[in-house]
Order: sequence, then C-alpha cells, then structure tokens
Amino acid sequence: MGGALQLEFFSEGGFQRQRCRACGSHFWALEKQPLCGDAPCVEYSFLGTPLFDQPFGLAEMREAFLAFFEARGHKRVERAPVVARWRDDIYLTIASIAVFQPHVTSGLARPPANPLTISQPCIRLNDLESVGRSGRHLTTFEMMAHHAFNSDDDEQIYWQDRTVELCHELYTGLGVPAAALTYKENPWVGGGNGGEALEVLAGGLELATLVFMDLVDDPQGDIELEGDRFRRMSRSIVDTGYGLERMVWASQGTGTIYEAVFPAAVELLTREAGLAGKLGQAGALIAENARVCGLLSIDYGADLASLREQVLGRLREAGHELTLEELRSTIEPLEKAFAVADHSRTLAFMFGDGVVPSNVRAGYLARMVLRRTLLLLRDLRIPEALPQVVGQHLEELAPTYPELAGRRDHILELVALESERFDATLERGRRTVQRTLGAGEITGERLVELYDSQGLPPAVVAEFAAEQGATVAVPDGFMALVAERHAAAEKPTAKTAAEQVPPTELAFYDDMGAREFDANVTWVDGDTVALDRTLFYPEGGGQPADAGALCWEGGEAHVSEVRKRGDAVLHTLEGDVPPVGTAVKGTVDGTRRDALSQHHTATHVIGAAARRTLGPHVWQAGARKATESARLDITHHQRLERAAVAALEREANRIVHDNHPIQAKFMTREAADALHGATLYQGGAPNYRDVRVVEIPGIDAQACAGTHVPRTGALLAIKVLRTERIQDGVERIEFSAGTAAIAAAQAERELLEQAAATLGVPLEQVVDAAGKLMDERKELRSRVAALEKERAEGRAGELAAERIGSIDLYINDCGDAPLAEMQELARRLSTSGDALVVLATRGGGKGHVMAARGGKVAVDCGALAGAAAKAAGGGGGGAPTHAQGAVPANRTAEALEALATAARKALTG
RNA sequence: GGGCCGGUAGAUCAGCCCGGAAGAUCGCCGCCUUCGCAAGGCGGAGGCCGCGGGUUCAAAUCCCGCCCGGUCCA
Repeated sequence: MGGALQLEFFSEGGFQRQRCRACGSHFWALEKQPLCGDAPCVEYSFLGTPLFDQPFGLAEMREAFLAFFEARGHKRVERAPVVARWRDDIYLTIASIAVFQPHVTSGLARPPANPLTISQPCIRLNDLESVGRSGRHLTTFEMMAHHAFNSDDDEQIYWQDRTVELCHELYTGLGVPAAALTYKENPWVGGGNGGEALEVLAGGLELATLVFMDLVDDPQGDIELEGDRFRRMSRSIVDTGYGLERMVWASQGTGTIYEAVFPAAVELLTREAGLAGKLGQAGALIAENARVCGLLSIDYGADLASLREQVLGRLREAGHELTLEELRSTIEPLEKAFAVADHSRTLAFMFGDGVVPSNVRAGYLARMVLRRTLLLLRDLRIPEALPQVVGQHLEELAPTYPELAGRRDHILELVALESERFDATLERGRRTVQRTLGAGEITGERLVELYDSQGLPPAVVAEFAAEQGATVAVPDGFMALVAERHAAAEKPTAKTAAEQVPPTELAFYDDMGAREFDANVTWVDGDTVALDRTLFYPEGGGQPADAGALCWEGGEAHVSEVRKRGDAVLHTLEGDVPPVGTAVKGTVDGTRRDALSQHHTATHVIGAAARRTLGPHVWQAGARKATESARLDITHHQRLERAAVAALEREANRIVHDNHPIQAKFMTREAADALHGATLYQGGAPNYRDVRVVEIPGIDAQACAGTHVPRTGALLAIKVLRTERIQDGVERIEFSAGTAAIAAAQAERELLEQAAATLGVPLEQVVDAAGKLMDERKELRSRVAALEKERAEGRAGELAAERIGSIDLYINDCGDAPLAEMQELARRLSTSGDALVVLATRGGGKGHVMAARGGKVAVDCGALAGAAAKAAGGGGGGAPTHAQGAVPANRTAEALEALATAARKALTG
C-alpha cells in the first residue's frame, strides 16, 4: 500500500500513526505504544476483565448497535437468509456485504437504503476444525455493519472519516476507554475488489474491520495492493463488519466466546454430558488455552499436539502442575461441548432458512456439519441430545428471529431424519468393518476407501474395530490421501468474444398474445439475421425458442432457431435470407408458443403448489419446459409419495380452476425485492438493472423472462406424469399442462386398457389379475421344477449302466427333455462316486450334451464335452466334474455318440 | 457437477477377480426332545441374482446403457 491513511479524524483527535515493533504494521492510537494491539503481537487482556462497562447479551448488543446507527441516520435493514441463493459463486452468506453483491456493489441496483445498518447472520465453515478449540472461532456469527454506497456521479453519503468517527463513538459509548482502541492499517482484497482498511482492536481482540472498497481488479490498473493491480471505481463503498459475538464476549470476559454467546446451550450440554463440574474447575485452563490460541495461527487438525504442549508450558509457568494427559482429558470434552453448541446453532439457521440436506451444494454443507456434530455427541456419550440443543437455540433465537422458531417442527424433523440416516450409515459401517476384519486387517488404503465411499471417519472405524478386539492404525496425513483420490483436472471454459449486433426490441413482452409482426433486418451473418424488433422468444430460462416464418417481398424462410446474444435476438433461417434493410413480416408458430407458454405458467403453478403442500423449504433447483411436458426440480428432503403427488396435483388444478390473472411487469430490483422478497429468485438472480416480475397475485411471484398465458384457466389442467429423485434432497416433478395434459391422461388410459385386454379382465381387475398371474407363475415354476426332478428320478431308476472296470458308464439320449431335467438326471446319476454320465437332449430347438462324473472317476468332463460338441459343429466346456455343450439340433445323436466313444476310451485307456 | 462403493431368500451377507449344476447365517414352518419354555437335533418352504441390451455353446459372474440406494469432493 502506498501512503499512510491520512484522516482528519485521526489528526484532529490526537491519534498518532505508529509502527508495530513485532509485526511492522502501521496503526493509529491515542497513546504511544510499542505494539499494534493485534494477535499475535499482544495477547488477550479482557479475559476476566471485560472491555465494556457492562456485560451484554446477544440481543442487547445487537439492539445497542443497530439503535446507535439508526440514531445517526442509518436505516435498519432486514437480514438475508444464511443461504446465498442470489449468488452463484458462494453457497452461504459469509459477510454482510455479500447480501448486496453483486447487484448493488456493481451499481446495477440501488441499495434498499443508504446508508444502512444490518446485523447479518453469516456462516463460515473454513475454520471448522478450530471451532470449540480456539475459544473464539464460530461457524455462525452475526456480522453487524453500517454500509454507505457512494457514487462519483450520484450520491455521496460518507467516507473514511465519518466511518471511523462512528466506530470510535460506538465503542467509547459502550465503555471502551478511547486509549484502549487501536486502528491498524491492513489493506483488504477479495472477490475482485479491494481498498484500504482498518482493523479495530482492543484488548488483543479484533472487534471490527472497516473496509473502504473503491478499487476493482484490473491488470492494467495503476494501483498495486497485495501483489495485484487495481484501478479506482466510480463507486466507493463503506463495508464494515462488527463481530456481534466477539463484542458480547469482550463485554463479559468469559474464558471462551461460547460461554458468553450461548450460555444456555453450553450449560445444557455440560450438564447432560456430566461435565458441569469440570467446566467450573477448568476455568483457568480454558482461559489459558484461549489466550494461547489467540496468539497462534495454527492448523487445529494437524498442529494440535504442539498447541497442547504450549498451553501446558504456560500453565506450569502460572503454577498449575498437571500432565499432558490431565490437560487433554479435562479440556477435550469441553471443547467438544463448545463445538456442539456452535454447530447446532448453525444447523438451526441453515434448516430454518430452507436448506435441505443433500449430497450436493449447500445441502451437503448442512449434512457435513450435522454429522460432525453427531460424532462429537457420540464422543460425549450423549448421542441423542441434538434435537434438544437445537430446540434450545430456537427458543433463544425466537425473539429476534421468529421465522426460525416458526419452522421449529420442520427443523427438528430434518434433524431427526438426518440423524436416522447417519445411524443407518454407521450401522452399515459397523458391519463392513466386521466383515473386513474377518477377511484380514484394515490397511491405510482400506481406511481411505471406507471414508470416501462409505463416509466412515477413521476414528469411527477404529472404534468399531476395537469392538472386535482389533486395532487400526490411522496413517499420517489421512485427509491428504483422500484429497489425492479426488485430484482431477479442471475443465477450462472457453469464452468467445461477442460481435456487436444492433439491439432488438423484445416486442413479445408488450403483447404475449400477438403472433404476427413487421420488422426490419438490421444484421445478417450467413443464415442468421437480427431484426429491429421481434415476437420470436429466444431460448432462455429453461424455455425453448419459438419457431415460425419470415416472409418479405421476393423471399420467405422458416425460423428454426432463436437465441439471444447481448441485447440482440438472432434468428437462424432455413430457406432464403433477406439482406440488411429488408422489411419483413414475421409469423410465430402459435401452437408451439401456446404450448410453451402453458408449460411455463404451469411450472410456476406447480412450484407454488409444492410450496403450499410441502412447505417453504421448497425452492426451484432447475426447470425445463417443452411443448408436451415440463419438469421442475425442487428441494425437498423426502421422496414424493403418491399421496403427496396427488395433493400437489389437486392444489395445482385448484389454482388453474380459480382462473387467476397473470401479470408481468418490469420493475427495479429494489422495488421488486421490497415487494416480494427473496423467493422471487427461484431460478437464480438475473444480472439486470430491472427485473421482470411474473406474478400470480396471492399465489406466486418470480423474476422470469419467459412467456406466459394470460390467466391460469388457460392451462385447462395440470397432470403430474412422474417424479424422480435426481439428487439427495432434490425431487424432479414432470408434468403436462393444457391439451398435452389431456393427451397424457388419455395415453395412460390407453396403457391401462391394453393391459386389461391382454389380461382379459375389466379395468378394475387389472391389479388383482396381475397379482394372481404372478402367484400362479411362481407356483407353476416350482411345480415344473418338481416334475422335472421327479422325471429325472424315474429315468435314473430305469437306466442301466455299462460297467467299464470299476466305473459305471451311463449313456442316455433324453429326447427333447428340458435342460433342467437333464441336469437333474446327471446330478442324480453322478452322486455315486464311481459313475460317469454322458447325456444329450434336443430341448428348445437346440441340441445339448452333458457330461458329469462322481468323485472317484479320473476323467476331465470339461475336455470331454468340449471336444464332442466341437466335433458335432458346436462348442462347450465346463468343470472337470460336470460340463455341457451345445450343438445343432440335428447333430445331437452324433454328438452323444462321440461323447460316449470318448468316455469309453477315457475309461479304458 | 465430478468421483467412488453397493443392489443375490423376509433380514444380513458369501459367490463375481478367473463364466460352467444359486449358497451360508438369522428368521419362518413342521417334526423330534421337554411338564412347559429356552436351547438342541432332523426336515422343509422361501430367489425374474435391480432393469434392459451385448459377448458366449454357456452370464449372478465379462462389456455397454439405465434405475435405485449409499458416500466423498467442489
């Protein structure tokens, strides 16, 4: 970073710019001091001696913050969900500014208010390993913020001076001595943006970060920051982040953040796990551990042993005499309880905000957190405690976030369902481990495989192995071995530079009923033309393009493909191609368009019906429309049973029957958001200044670019064709609307009638008849088998053997007896140890030969049968004790003859 | 989205690598033993080997596609 951050606030307030002796960073403080005030240069001083003049709880602190900024001209803004559905680059909301990215920060949309203040629940899973151990890490935290969005050519709200002034006033107002605050210069880079930034430090803890985002990534830029080049934007954004939980912690000075932030959950867990006494006694250890962790930036997965040693050393200096084992046995259960307290709050937020557990995307993250939590609870020997802890969090969150408490049943249902699934996985794993041990030992490689393909962590495998009295060695760098299996090349995505084409007026939005229009050709390339205006809907939003015709003086063409490029619509033609400037008349294929519009509207109706019948956790996970049917993928945690489908179908058809109007209008993003909220963006957020909102009032509202029918009644009917589970937590619903729905119903009727006709029964009896048929088939099969056995038995009794030496040679042509019968015969005759049997039959249009022998006969039947079959124009082979071959039917006798001859020869020779 | 594992009797699984006559254990039914039960002994029923193609004289087994379940990674 170039020069110092020069602020009037600092110079006039008596702050001095200083350089930290330990880390070399520049910082501002009222008093001369050698160190910057950040870890690891200084260590926590607030444990036991709080920074603020009174202890705060979460709700109080949040309210104090928001009220402070409200009183200073900021508008309080509602939080966004913890799942960042409006972003395609992240799954979870990781910062307050993420709520306004990319549309507000890029300037495409205006912020809901300016300046604004918010307390945004955020989830970060990158430091999962540290949670519970470091004393300060959380997976869910609230980032409180005041944001101001300045624009060179628009509004100037406030910038650096006012930001720092507000921050300083906030903290000193809360009782932090002004001299205890330091502001450390630490330029910030991330997500394609950057800017100067200040870390706000007190007591060794980073309480807030003030980012002045006014730079954007540009390889040609004139500003260098952290090794990358940037240029100044026309917008400058005040992006602040105040850690609510950290402030609460600092105000209480407890040994860890967990005890300050969710004391009830910690209390519940330590009590249930029988650790309550331990927490009391271990206070000094816990605080010391947190202090050391504050100084260290370590990988809690890999460097745990060295961390423990350091804590032990510090404790001994402080006069605590204890062994490493004593430290571990005291501290580890508490760390696990803290982690559970944290993770269960994350689950409450995720499930409450509509995440459905899955093997993909955000759903996978939820499942991963839940499974870690269950494993921790197993270690604490309270495996059933999760619903209770989650319930406890929901109760505490209820006053601030009633929407979470309102979904309590749904959240606890997901917790129960996922716990059951994990139990089943563990049970499967236990058996697999048993089996694997039965076959040998469990190698490192096998351990990786068990984790990768069955989800069994090494510690669990070791536990199961111990139950069997076996030990398992977990190889070093286990996760690295897993990662190795997944190492694969990334597919590069090629971007082609778009050619400039004059924009096209999208006339289909003005009148969705219109099918004919006049236009002028503005651009031609080969068989592709652009028009100044068009009624042809280009492919997009899961809706296929229109088809139709263009005609003009002296030519006509069929429009086979329509797509959008930039602001232009390109029509691909079959037939003549008009030159630029030609006045053309376009006709859209009305039947096709009607069917597509029907299916698009029906998709909205099905989605609304699904949310109504299944719950608000239902989100669109994908959609595709066609002329005969459409499909909608929704997030849902269970397979859709027939009853659920029937209810959904009924609800959808009720919406059709009620003949609601469908309104489509363009509005600004902020207006649309204010009116309809986050559910608007079922198909992901569009990157446009204005969004087109398609609304069925009282039923559904979505940002959607597609074509629709004017009223739901125009759908005639909606019929669900099938449902399919395309991923864990994602159900695909296929359905037809309009005449296609009627055709689909008729096609199903046709199938049923054909089945009835084939079975020779009336429709109502099809099920019974088919069941009876299967039963009968089963019975007949066993009767045939019994009969064949019986006949083989009879034949075996009749057959005379030819005695050669000590061996009985049986030769028999079984005529056209079935293969199974011949097999049975061979089996019977060869049970006596000294028999050799050669047989033939012509069952099923083919000749078969067979050779079998008892245990005392030294003849290779496989070779015998193979040679004989081959000699008669077929082939065959088998085991030394029994073998068979096939030959043309008319050469069966010949084959048997050859087989008999060979058998005699083998016995005498 | 990508990878890996699995689908065989009511349940749990073996057999698949290397093609050649579908198995074990538990459960179920009957009989023996017992005052009765448990246990034990003897016998029995129970299988579209996930589905569809292919290769082969022959496929649970090899190849391809699909369906279903599990799981890891992004």
